[in-house]
Amino acid sequence: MPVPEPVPDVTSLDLLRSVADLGSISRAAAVHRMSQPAASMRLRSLERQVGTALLHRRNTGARLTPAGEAVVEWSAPVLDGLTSLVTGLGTLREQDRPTLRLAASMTVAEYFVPAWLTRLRTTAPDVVASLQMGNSEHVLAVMRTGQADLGFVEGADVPHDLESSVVAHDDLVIVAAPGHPWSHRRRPVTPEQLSRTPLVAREPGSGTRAVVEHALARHGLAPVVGLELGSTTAIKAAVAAGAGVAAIGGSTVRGELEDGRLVEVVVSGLDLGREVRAVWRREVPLVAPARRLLAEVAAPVSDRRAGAGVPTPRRRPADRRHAPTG
Amino acid sequence: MPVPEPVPDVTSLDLLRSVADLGSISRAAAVHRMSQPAASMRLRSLERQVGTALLHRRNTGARLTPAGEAVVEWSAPVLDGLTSLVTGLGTLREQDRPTLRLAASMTVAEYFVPAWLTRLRTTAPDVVASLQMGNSEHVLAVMRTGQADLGFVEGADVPHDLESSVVAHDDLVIVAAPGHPWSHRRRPVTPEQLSRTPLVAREPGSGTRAVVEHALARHGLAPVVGLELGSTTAIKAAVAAGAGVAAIGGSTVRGELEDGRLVEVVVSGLDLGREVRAVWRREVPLVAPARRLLAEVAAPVSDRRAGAGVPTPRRRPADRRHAPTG
DNA sequence: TGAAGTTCTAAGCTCTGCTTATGCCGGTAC
DNA sequence: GTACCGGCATAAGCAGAGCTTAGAACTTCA
Repeated sequence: MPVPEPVPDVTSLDLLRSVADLGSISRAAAVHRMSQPAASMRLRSLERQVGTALLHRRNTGARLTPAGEAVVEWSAPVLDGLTSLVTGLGTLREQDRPTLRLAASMTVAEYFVPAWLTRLRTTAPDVVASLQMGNSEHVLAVMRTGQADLGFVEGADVPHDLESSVVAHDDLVIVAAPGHPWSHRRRPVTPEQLSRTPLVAREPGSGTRAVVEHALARHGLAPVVGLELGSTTAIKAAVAAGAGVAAIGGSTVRGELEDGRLVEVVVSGLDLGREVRAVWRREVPLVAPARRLLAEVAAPVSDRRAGAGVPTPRRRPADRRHAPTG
Repeated sequence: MPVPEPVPDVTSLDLLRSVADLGSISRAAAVHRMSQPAASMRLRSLERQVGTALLHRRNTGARLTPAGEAVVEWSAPVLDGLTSLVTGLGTLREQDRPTLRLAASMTVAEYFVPAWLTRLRTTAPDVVASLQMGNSEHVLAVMRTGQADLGFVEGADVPHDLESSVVAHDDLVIVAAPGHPWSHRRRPVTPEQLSRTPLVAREPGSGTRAVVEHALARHGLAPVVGLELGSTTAIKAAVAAGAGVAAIGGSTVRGELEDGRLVEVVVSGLDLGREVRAVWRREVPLVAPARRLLAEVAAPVSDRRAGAGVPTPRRRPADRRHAPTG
């Protein structure tokens, strides 16, 4: 489902934000390296599209109207997300001489690395990073051969020849489509019920799948897999389309849970905890940017973010909470 | 600070996501109402910009490469945010006949309403909403005269002639710039220290400011205001530029805390809790879309979202309801 | 009163991006 | 084995969006 029309131009939104920050159209234009009339035109066209005045234009500068204020704030997630995206894209291009070579499993690469790098960029703007993606074994192999400076894997037992450190938690959640019977339940699903329900899952060997198997095994149970798909995106799409329920990293379904495309199913007494670990070679000292990134990641800027740029379920003692008390 | 160049075209990102969902370029093109060659060109140009292949093109369709998978996931926050933004923009345009007329205080309008409407759109796609923004008194006045179907205010004592219900919590947080002395502190700041530090704040009469005044008053203290600014955006910019510390709604600084533009300062023993309430007329039954929205908002899809589309500081059992009208 | 700042308007040009029409390739059915 | 169908790429031509430079009106401040 595409973004509904009419899609406003993000450059214009960015420009509007700069006007809000700088207090004048011409200064904003300068920051964006365009002529002042160009900026003026863009903003006017944005206002025409929105159907409301966004700026009070005075000869002393320009200030936001209330509607403009709202648009700027509504744009913030988009622009911030775009910044993370650009940071991520930068790691894909094969660099001539990256100063920081990262390797990460798909999940970590997709949902954690860009946010971390965005944060790193504020303290060390000149670090050029490259990112290699693969499964956990691949990451470990790359680390051993010294092809990367720092690696990230989730949920895996890290071999003893590599140093490691927990940098985040990404507990799994059980999700279903909004129309699914389990989406209306008032009481938690039991592990036994879960084990009898066919799951949408990744291929055997996936870390995500292993966590579910282990969690159920503690109750003497084993999962039934009804559909195997190759990517997180495909799993989410299948579940949303009503193909069944799935166990999936909490960070990966954040957006879907927020706007109701997916619904979380609470399962009682099941430990779906999963750790994200940084790994590096024991015998080789960490390069400076790697040390820096590790420090950034290990020292959360806010206690409710739990060390990740994306919200992670907060570490629960043993049992997770129960259904919303309503 | 603008989004760093080169900014990828969001339409192309949206298109790529559709290719991932639908498995073929031509089908994605159809969904986006463009010709197949146009889609093909856009995707190729996106790949050229990224510097890596994003799609395996086969004569049976197109599938994502690992890099493509990453780009799709990295795009998700941008595209979802854009959807919310478009939803919000739709409420600003003066409608001919909106089916749901909302009124909200600035903070609620900026940080909660779009996410709520996005969620509502999944269950009731045909609802056309309009949104009126103002301060709390304005919202209450609009509600009394029946010019809106449902109102939202934060932290205000709701008069008895209006019905109300808590729909979210938006506790204040104290923030400082990353370089600020308080950003390195290991022990919490005391209320007394806070009261001696000049704050960046809104004008007197702001609900946010009142919460701080009350919280400090409990310790027999009063805040010192060093700089008064008219908008949330301005306050955040000033604090980030090192102008001092500020008390500000937790939801409004989410992005800044995530990427480290601002740092949260923990203050011991200070109750900065604030509620967001829906208000409506007691004597007039709620129109259907309003009831629906209220139900959506009151029944969080995920308990860790606490009823809002944006993360809110978690609920503290502490006594609140001390925030007077602004 | 003059200087410097802000904004909008106007004209011309460049260049992106779309469409339609066509070719190539591989799988699939008969 | 052959013919068809679906999918993607290429080519040519057109239209429109958006930028730049140049200039004018207006306000504030010294």
